[in-house]
Amino acid sequence: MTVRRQIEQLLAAALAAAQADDRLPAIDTDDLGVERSRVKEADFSSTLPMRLARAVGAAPRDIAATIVDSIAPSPMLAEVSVAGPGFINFLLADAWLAERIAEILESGTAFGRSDAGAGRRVQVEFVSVNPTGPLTVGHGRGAVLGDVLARVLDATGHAVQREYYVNDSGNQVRLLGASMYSHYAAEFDVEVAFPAGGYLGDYVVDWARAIAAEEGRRFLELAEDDAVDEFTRLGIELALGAIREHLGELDIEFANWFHESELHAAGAVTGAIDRLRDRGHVAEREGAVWFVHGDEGDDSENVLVKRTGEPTYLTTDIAYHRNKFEEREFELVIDILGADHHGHAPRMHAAMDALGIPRERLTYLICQMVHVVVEGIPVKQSKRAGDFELFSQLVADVGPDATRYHMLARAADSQMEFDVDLARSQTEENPVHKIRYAHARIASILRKAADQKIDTAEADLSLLTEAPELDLIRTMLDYPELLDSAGRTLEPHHLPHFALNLAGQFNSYYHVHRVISEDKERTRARLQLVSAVKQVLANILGLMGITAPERMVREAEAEAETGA
RNA sequence: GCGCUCGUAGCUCAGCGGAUAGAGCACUGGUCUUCGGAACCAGGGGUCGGGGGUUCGAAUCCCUCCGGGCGCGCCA
Repeated sequence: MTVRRQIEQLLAAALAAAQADDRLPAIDTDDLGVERSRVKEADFSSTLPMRLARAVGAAPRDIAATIVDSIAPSPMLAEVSVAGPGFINFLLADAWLAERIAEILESGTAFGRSDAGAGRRVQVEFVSVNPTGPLTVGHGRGAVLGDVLARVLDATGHAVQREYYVNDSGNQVRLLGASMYSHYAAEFDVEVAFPAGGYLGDYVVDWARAIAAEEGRRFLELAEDDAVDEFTRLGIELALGAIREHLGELDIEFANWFHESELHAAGAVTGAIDRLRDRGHVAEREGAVWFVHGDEGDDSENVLVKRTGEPTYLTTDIAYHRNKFEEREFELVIDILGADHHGHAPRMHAAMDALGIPRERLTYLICQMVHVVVEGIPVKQSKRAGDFELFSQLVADVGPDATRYHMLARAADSQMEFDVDLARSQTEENPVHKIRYAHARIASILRKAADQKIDTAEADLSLLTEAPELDLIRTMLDYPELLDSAGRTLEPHHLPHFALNLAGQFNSYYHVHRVISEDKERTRARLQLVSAVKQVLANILGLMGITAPERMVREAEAEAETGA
């Protein structure tokens, strides 16, 4: 149980006691307003008295005093007081704090994890980039966000599935096929018109050439339509291969790759239209079939089936989501979308209503754009022009750890700048480096202790009395709370900030206080403290998918070693 | 024009109803040579885009204006 929960229980009991003997009127409150305190005199504060003031008809400070009188003594609390306009302040006891180290070490990798999600089936669908080319850095942001979100949900007790939706039908992939076919034919001096709006990236030429080299001119024997079919199939394969490979460099893997073509094959798309028609949400006019719903004013009608008889993207996506909820019975689905597709979310929510599926079960997280900055100059990204910044380039340049950290450190709904020079940096101006280095530093201290045959199994934790030591423990105890909140709000961007803060606190502590000293007893206690910090750093880095090294080797040293 | 979103320190960003608004970097001044100096300590720096409203209390909620981004296809 988190510390906050424990304090809430003490407070709830005190309120009930005060109400039982009529010192306070019986008023129901669902929120006790207990939060980490912003003032240094307290660890936790409750705003309950101020919340109650109006209903009770008394001054907040008086209510606070009444409640404080009823709070049962607890070994965890050093002091409970009334402060400011009517806060109840809770100060944790030093001895109690010190003892938490044992709990953290005992929990180990499980420290912070919870079963708050109660095994609920959740799907996180992310990336889902059209298989028409490699990932851009913008896609990469969604990839990291989705992956870490899945990790967070798993750590908070959900049954999580990661899924990639492959749009392997329709115009876009066919356009890729046609673009490749044109380049392919050119290899044999046969001119095939490049399609309007075709794909311009260099990779299209590369792929076409590779096929020409491997397969020869046999596709030229086919009718153009059939040849484009073949190239579409090959293009999808190549694109997915590249995407899979580049995600793999960040250890991002999907449990399921769901192909749009499966929906068509199973008749799920026409099934979805029938379903909407049954529920009175379909109209036919102008040769097209329309989805009619009450939302969005002017946008309350959308085409389901084009005049050509083909379903639109919206229609297959409705079928797809029906499959998620009705066939596969996910309780909650989280879709991560790029900002350029955010307009899709309200339509899908309208579709959920129309299908009779509660719209709260479908959450869209919108990922805003990423501006890559190199030497202070923004790198222009334009997929159309073919000179876009590739995600794989970025990862190759700054490494998976820095990529993950910096992508994660900003709230999804803010645009972000990715400073390549900072991310590349191997000094402590780079936050990722600082955190990983703190972990390695502790590992180094523990190695030294082991060399000196210091037994760390038993320690008198009450010897941890220095303010920075107790503050480190306080920070570590915030970790379960942080994780829980990240799981509820779906906002993993707090993780990197927490890790940076803990690493910074440790750095300050270790510079002032020697862990290994002549004082054997204190040494053992501090080694346990420092082990706990290492554990928490490892846990949070693991959650972000960032490596936690036992030692760090400078690039210069690494070169010297391999050179020698 | 309509919709979504962002506007907080010189820069990049947290905070999103509570008590003197925070971090990293940058800047200034110190400490100094390590249990890994790939530092640490201290300090300066903010009309929380402007205005109005709700509230005991607003960076946080509502309205409005200004500015940036993204959408508004029988594309996906």
